[in-house]
Amino acid sequence: MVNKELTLDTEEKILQAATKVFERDGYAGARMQVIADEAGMNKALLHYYFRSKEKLFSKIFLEKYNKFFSTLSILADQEMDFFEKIDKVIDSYMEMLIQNPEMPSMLINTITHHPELIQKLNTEGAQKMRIVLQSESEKGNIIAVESLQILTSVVGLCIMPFLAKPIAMHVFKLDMDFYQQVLLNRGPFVKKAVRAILKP
Amino acid sequence: MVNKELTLDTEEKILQAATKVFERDGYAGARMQVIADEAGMNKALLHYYFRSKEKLFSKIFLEKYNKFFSTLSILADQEMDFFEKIDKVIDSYMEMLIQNPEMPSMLINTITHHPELIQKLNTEGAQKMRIVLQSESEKGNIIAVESLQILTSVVGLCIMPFLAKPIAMHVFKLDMDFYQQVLLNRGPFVKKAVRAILKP
DNA sequence: TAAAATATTTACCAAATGGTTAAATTAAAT
DNA sequence: ATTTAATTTAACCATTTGGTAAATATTTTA
Repeated sequence: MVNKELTLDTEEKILQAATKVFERDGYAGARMQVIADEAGMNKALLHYYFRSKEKLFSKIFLEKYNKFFSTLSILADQEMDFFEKIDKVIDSYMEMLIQNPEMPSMLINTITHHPELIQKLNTEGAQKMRIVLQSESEKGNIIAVESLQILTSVVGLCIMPFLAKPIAMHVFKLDMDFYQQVLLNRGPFVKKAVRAILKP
Repeated sequence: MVNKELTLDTEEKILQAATKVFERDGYAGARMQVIADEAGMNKALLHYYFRSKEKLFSKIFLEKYNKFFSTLSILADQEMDFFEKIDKVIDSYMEMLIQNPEMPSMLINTITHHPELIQKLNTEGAQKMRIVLQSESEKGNIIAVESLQILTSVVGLCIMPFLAKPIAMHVFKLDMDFYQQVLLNRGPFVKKAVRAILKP
């Protein structure tokens, strides 16, 4: 590697372009040529830097999702009141979703098309969270129910309006501004909802 | 059309095979040849009966999802106690999901790859449900909040364990039997959760 | 039974696509 | 300045894929 700065720049351009295209079109729908156009360069360069479409996607996917899962891990380890912790989890979910509304659907698409990538996701953070829930349940601080039911509920409550956005906007004939407002109000609503659900 | 019975049979074989493949591989990942193999016939026959991959997918997709939405519509119209109605909605969701666990991810994939098909979904049933919620909210029987927040919550609570299945099984190292039990317990859990959320 | 209509198969094609190769260009090192 | 190494481009290729045309088989009709 000779010109480090320039190289990183090209690599970065590719990654950004590829992220955009993969998010918009999914893996199977994405075209290397389109990514190259988007990055303003030749298609062969993509292969020069990342060997294959598969490897390019894998890198982007794992980096993005493992980063999110690792914030979960950090939160789980922090010393704080249980409901405060739950609120923080919801906050971090919502923040990530507002910045990055396509993450859930990209994850779903990846389950369908690249199940092997799912195996490479960090499991630590979510596991810790499950243990926290089990412990609170045993102490009687929250309802006694399989912790998976709770975890999927929190995640589902957070991401659903993002997943359903195109359908909901069509079905209820809503405009973007209105829907954006619904999304921004989601965090506080979910916090209340989760408290209500968890009350023993 | 000469031999009605035989023709329907072939058509039905194609539709079943295509449904299976589209569900498993998504639209972009599905191959006409694979569908033909699955149906035990020649690829050209698919085009003879359905013209194109697009048309075949479109037919399957709309039939499947509009059927579900129309049961929503029927439920919304029925004269019954509000919470009983909500329970019935949850029951019909869960029943559909147990029979057809890939429906949510197929819908998400379609949003990504065929946004124009979303425009063709029946809107009636969901609209009626929204009005029911708004009315109950105004009467003070449930919390006062934008009805979309409630609708997305109910849907999200129902479908999340199905969407998350592959990830959850990996992250928490669960076996199929255990997860199936979680899914079967989901209905009652969601009913309780929704009641807790809606309590004014 | 003959021919007309319909259903199915075989063989093929054009376009698209991921990927490669080798040449050209640029930058770094000596 | 010349060599060496890294980067970029242009041209090309093999494969895959949706789709078609024409031949063949089957069923219906007259």
